[in-house]
Amino acid sequence: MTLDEAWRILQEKQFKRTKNREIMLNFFADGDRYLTAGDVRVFMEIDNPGVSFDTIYRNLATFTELGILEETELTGERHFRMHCDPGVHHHHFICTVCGKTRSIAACPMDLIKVNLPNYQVDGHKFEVYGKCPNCIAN
Amino acid sequence: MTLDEAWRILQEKQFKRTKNREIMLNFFADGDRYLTAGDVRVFMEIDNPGVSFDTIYRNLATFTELGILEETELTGERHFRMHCDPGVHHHHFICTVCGKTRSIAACPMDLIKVNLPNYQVDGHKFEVYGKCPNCIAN
DNA sequence: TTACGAATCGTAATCATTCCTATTACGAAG
DNA sequence: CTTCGTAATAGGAATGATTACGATTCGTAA
Repeated sequence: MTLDEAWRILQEKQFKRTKNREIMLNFFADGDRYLTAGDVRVFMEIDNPGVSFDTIYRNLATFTELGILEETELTGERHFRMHCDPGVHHHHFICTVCGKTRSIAACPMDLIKVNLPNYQVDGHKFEVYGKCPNCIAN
Repeated sequence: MTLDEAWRILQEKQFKRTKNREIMLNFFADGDRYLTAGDVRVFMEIDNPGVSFDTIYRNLATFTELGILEETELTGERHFRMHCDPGVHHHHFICTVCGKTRSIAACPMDLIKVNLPNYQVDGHKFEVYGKCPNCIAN
């Protein structure tokens, strides 16, 4: 998702254009990478020292609810990244060294659902972990 | 895995047979269900009031390292269950209401790996969430 | 420019988990 | 059965991520 799309969604839902939200969205805009609240805090210290955790977590929650960010849990911490393409279902390879991701188009759920009669399937998580080509080389 | 198998592994690795470990393993023995450290604590209060969190967490870690328990992260908390059948790769449907699980034999990784040339795949997570037949009825 | 409510700050509180030290208990050897 | 070395435990304090809250500031629409 582009920055413009993100701001369009926020404006549509009457959210204000604040400096903190700008810094946060800019941070997520460039990089197919999962980031923690701590990463965001470190980055924000540069342009806006003294940001409150409350602000970071509240905005991360807002962005996620609006579908601007997507979230996952890695090694006990919540990680966020720009939502690739809302509407197009996908999964990720996640590099355990640098955190970078790579989309995986294939989804096994259609095959799986057949084997779960009488079950109500609400969601699923499919993630592949390892090293990306760049981190293998280093 | 049965209780006997679990104790055999523990004995093999020189771990002692303590009251706390007995209570914990008995708790996990009956029920295909993911449980938290808190769940364990509540249960242990019955037979052995005043157990330390240290004990619970240390034993959960020991059991997991030995392959007696398997672990996953659900809604921000670590959950544990008796390892189904070490050696046989599988995944789980997990009921978000009661925590009960159901094995899923199919694994999509063989298909996926083909699409990740130059990547080093170290692991993966595949879980399906929803309601089990019993919880749908209630 | 003003005014209203949303957003933020600063900090305290919470929750799961881990760490630390003194004490206890398992189980092997005598 | 008793002793002994060490693993295991209790109790509580410390940690790290996350959330809550009252007071203040800022965005924006009139």
